[in-house]
Amino acid sequence: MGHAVVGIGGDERTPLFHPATEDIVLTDVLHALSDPIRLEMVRQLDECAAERACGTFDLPVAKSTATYHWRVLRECGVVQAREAGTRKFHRLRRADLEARFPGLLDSVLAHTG
Amino acid sequence: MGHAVVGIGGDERTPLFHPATEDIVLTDVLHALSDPIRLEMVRQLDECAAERACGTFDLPVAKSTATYHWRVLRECGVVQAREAGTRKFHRLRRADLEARFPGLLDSVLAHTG
DNA sequence: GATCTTGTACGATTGGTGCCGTACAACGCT
DNA sequence: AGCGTTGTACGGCACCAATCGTACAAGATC
Repeated sequence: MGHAVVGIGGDERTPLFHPATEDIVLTDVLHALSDPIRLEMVRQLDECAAERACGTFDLPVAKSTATYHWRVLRECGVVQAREAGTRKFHRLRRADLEARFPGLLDSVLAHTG
Repeated sequence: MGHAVVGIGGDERTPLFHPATEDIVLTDVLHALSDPIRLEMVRQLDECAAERACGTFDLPVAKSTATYHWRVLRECGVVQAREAGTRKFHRLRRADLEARFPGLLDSVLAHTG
């Protein structure tokens, strides 16, 4: 601290928007999960059970494309993001999704393939 | 008979494509249900329990747009269509969806709003 | 047969989506 | 300080998705 890196664009570190549990919208979640790449991301996140850094995923798209998909998943309430240094960790919002749409995530993830 | 109206494009009455149960694709179903209009269609279909004609639905879109949405729902395996004279009846493929993605449809329809 | 009803086909339009490369910021490490 | 790593921002691009109006086909009805 000290030299106050207050940022370039105005705000220092936009605190990463996450919808509150009660604000998660069903059609938004369905849309997020309807993309094969994003569904694969969610599947891989589900497997590791805990949180996991972006870079550790095996995905068939460019970095910038992955960033885009993570944002979609975050902004609709499917994943929670946490910044740690230069890395960003994600975890599935299992409990929140279960509270709002009981059984949905399980039924989606149950189907392998 | 007679003047042989064999069709303009070639085939007289394309028999309405429906995917087999085992060919229903998860991301396609999620995509179909992620549109608010189509989700409303499915909801209204679910309420009546049996099959129902296109025209009896209360939807905020033009006729031709509704036709488009019914086709999306049909081609991805969510609804079954049956032509009867000038009308077309639809029913939810509950059993098929339940067989392929257990719990999915219920968890989606459970959420009213 | 004439007309009404029900739904489709088609073309046009508008906006969103997925994708990439490049440039860059922020932090970690040596 | 300088370099490597990790992820973002932005511009661009091609394609898809949702919408509509109009025109039309196939039955139903009078």
